[in-house]
Amino acid sequence: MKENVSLKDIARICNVSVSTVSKAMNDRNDVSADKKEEIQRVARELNYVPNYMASTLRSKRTRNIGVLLSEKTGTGLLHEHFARILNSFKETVEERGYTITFINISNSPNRLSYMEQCKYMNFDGVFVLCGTDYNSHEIRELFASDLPIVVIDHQSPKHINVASNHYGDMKRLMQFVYERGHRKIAYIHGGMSEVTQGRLEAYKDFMKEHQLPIYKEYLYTCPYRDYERGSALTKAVLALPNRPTCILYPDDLVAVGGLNTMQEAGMSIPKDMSIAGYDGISFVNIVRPRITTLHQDTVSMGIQAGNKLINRIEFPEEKYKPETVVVDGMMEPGESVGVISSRNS
Amino acid sequence: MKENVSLKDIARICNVSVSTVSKAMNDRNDVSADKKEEIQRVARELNYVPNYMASTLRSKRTRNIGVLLSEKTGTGLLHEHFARILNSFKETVEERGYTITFINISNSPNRLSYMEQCKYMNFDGVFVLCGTDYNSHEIRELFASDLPIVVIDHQSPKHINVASNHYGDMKRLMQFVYERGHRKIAYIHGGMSEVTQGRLEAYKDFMKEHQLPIYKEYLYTCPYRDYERGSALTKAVLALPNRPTCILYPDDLVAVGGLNTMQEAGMSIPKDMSIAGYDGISFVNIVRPRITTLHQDTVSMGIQAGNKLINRIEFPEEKYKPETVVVDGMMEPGESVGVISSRNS
DNA sequence: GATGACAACGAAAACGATTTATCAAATCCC
DNA sequence: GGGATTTGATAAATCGTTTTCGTTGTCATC
Repeated sequence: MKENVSLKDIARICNVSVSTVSKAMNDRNDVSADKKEEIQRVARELNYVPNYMASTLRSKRTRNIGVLLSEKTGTGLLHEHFARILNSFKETVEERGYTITFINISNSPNRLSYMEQCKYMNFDGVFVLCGTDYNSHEIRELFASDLPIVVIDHQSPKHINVASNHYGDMKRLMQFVYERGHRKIAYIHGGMSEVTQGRLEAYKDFMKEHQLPIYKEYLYTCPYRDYERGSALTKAVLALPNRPTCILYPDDLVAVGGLNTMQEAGMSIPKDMSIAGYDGISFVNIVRPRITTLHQDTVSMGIQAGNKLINRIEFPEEKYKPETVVVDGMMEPGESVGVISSRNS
Repeated sequence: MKENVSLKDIARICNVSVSTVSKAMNDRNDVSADKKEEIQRVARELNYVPNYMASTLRSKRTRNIGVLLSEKTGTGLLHEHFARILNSFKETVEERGYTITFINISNSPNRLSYMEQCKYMNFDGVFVLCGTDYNSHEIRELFASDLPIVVIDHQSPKHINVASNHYGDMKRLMQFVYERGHRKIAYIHGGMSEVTQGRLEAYKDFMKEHQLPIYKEYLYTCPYRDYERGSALTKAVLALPNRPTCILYPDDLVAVGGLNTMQEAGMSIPKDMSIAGYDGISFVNIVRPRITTLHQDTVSMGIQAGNKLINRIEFPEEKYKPETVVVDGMMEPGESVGVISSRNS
């Protein structure tokens, strides 16, 4: 068995030219049916595998997608939310015959810029997964190119944005606690990102729509996933003279921080206080009481991102219109939100 | 600004041949210092980026590593343990100028086999991350090749195996509970994998070394991450006439399953029962009581895997010797293991 | 002044495909 | 039958590098 079989070898055996073999393998229609069949048979017998470098060097189509994870530590693969999206994205594009390559984000001094890497490897498109600094020079350079790009949770005038329905989801969450009688609702929200913006707006709108006052001392900022800060802020809320009946957290992890803090203070959840998280990552179901949360549909987000990107790649003739794909989340009730009886309200 | 600058363009501008430009860019020594400098300057000015396809087509060195994740659902990126290893591996190889591409594991009918994909994309090496079926035809074909391969937690006579020190780690865990007075120790262990083997052996050896009886009814099999099964088995253990004082679980998730089951039965941990998990994934620190666990050093595993693989790729002259790299884990105490006073023992 | 060593460069052949231009033969259309 | 079209195949150009090999020119050595 020869080391590596090329089109030339097959051509020699079948007594045809290399170009005919190429056409036969690519199932073009200007080669007769019997020849096509014979060539493909021989190729199979010789274990022919095409050469990616050669074919893409010439054709420019790589069927390879660059994935840009955040360079921030603690996010990326280590963040379950994003890992889930990536996993779903991966399944989607692999099913459609595409390959995924990570864009190098190391601090190595001779690493190419994101844009250069895309040129270097000839990515057909790029998937920007998680909250990087969108104002960095490298990102701006990348976004300025005319490469097909899909971004998660970031509005970009030129690109496709697959985003959770933060506004709508947050309203759903508000509705959920409202229906259980809660009126005094504190909201420890995330940092000042686009993501947080939508949720915060939903909170305020909901309160207004239901003629509820928005107390400044019910609103706090806490970085996502900052367990310690979440604990500290929880204590601050508990110390308020006009204590709320429910605290909403920026994500599930911080919510558990609040839960633990309150339990250590001798409180019982949800009897003494209701809480809710956000995201719906896996441990909410194993913590007791289960954390009520707004489950983001990471599976759908990955699928949408993958399909939109590939469609954009494969049908460039349909004029490229930037687009925001909104994916709805789902309420995932846990025991951490209790019912307030009407006489207390 | 021209669309894509090639060596030819630079050659024209500098009045030299393409080969000289190539040599200058690759810092070869058969080109004069001043020419080299000029060429590199012009290349920089034109924003020259080499073409990966062309260069690897000719040179065969891709600096690209294929990563094979398990095709089993629920593992891979969604499994924090493996995600951590991959993340650390990624950082390591990116730092050294390598790129990572996923091997397509979809069920798409026209996907190439793992081996074919490696030939197709000319991977310099392969990283096999998590427990696939090592007897499948595809894996066997891949392992039979002479591609540099690093495998996690799987003994393969031909390849480099980076493995947790399951035997030693489990002994550490046993020692930990033993020192806290536990003698009647039940062990709900994982399925019959190589990984489990080592731990189970350590359990038995430890018991023998300390002249403790090994009761058959203290040993159960539970698939990893099977929360429900963990709960059921916990109930079985609790029903034993000769109840143990401590239960060890195959992993942290199943341990929490046990924890919840016992708490629901009105028991208090660790007063009424001690428990310990395994792995050290992130939520052990936010569950109350904290789960005592054996933290596997996923960071080190990823680093070792990356460096061993690249060394194997870059120095093929040192005769390829298969090797097992053993990585020690670390005890991570939580409140879930209590102290048994000597009069009870 | 012949010889060899060495440095600096270029021409050209790969690498393995795709694509274009071309062409002969076959078919079709009045 | 003559011209137009279609079909099936090929040769050659091309993609952008790397690498081999050969050609200079220079300089030290004997």
